[in-house]
Amino acid sequence: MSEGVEWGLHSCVLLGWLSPEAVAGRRLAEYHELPPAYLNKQLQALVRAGIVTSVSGPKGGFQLARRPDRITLLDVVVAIEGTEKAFRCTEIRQQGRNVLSPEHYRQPCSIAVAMRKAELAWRRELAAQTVAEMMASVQRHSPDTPERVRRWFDTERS
Amino acid sequence: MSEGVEWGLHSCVLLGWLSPEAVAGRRLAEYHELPPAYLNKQLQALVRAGIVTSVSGPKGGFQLARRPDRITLLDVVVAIEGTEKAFRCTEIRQQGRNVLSPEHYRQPCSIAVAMRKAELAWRRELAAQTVAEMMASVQRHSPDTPERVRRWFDTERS
DNA sequence: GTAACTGTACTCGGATATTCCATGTCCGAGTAGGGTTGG
DNA sequence: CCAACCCTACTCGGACATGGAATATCCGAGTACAGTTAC
Repeated sequence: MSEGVEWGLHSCVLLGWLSPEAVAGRRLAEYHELPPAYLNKQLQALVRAGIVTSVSGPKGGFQLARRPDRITLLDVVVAIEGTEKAFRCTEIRQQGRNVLSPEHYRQPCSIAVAMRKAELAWRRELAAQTVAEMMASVQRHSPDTPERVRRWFDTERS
Repeated sequence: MSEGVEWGLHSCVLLGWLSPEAVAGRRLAEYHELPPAYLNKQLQALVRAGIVTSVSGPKGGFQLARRPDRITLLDVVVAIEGTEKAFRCTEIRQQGRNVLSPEHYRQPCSIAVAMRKAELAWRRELAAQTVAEMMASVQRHSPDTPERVRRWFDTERS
């Protein structure tokens, strides 16, 4: 899985705390010391997916498009990784010299079904967790984090 | 995910029906019209994982190392894809200029925990399904498949 | 006739090219704010 | 003094290089069988 997913999730948590301020991608990159242009690319994917909105120009930047409790981890993963399923069945059972009439392959490939079942369980778990819960979990471990983040983004100018 | 997983799973099902015969990788490749050398590479991974055994020479080939109901889909996936987790946390929360003392990061990263939780659900589903169940599922849809496969591997000589 | 030997044909196993996607970077499109100029 | 305009500086957005892993292939190591030869 692309590491852009990790960056996107952490960025969403930061944006959640800084809401409703618009934050420049450059500053988000500085916070974690990430390549600014590449992080920008990932944020663009979030924009296309409607998770965050962007405004150009000075005072511009990114902000969450909706409340953090309405953004699931699955939303972010799909936005960056794409909608392609991890296991894609190429129907090799219908290739080769021992192939039957297409009627015999009406039933979907059993292996594909099994793999898809596991993948759905994965997606279900991701869809059950929201960005808001990530924020709450972090705050539970170190309660002063939101305030510390806000202060850094307000004051530090480098 | 690598397509070698699909090849490996289908090969295991075939080997399950042809057990206890040893089948040459060349013949397995012919059955699905796959690149013989590359399929061989995937089968080697299954050998290293102890899922199938291999014997060289004429009359040699591959065969299942244990009963099909003792081989889970997770076994095959891990054997080919490797043990690396899909989401790997690079601890970017500890990078950057706003970093605290290492004590504050005793608690594991909340995002990594959430992603790992989803991945464990995926693995659990895969571990709950065996090659034997794949064989049973196929046979339920088209009962003559095992016999047809055995006949092809016995007679066809191309 | 039999047994040992040797050669051959067939298999797996790991080292070696090639293609494609994730990674990383760059420049153009767009906008807010301030400075300037004319009334 | 005020308002309209323009210019600059800063942002996002998509097009353009680069590297490493998945894909694909080839040749060497190992083995069973058959044919041959010596006894």
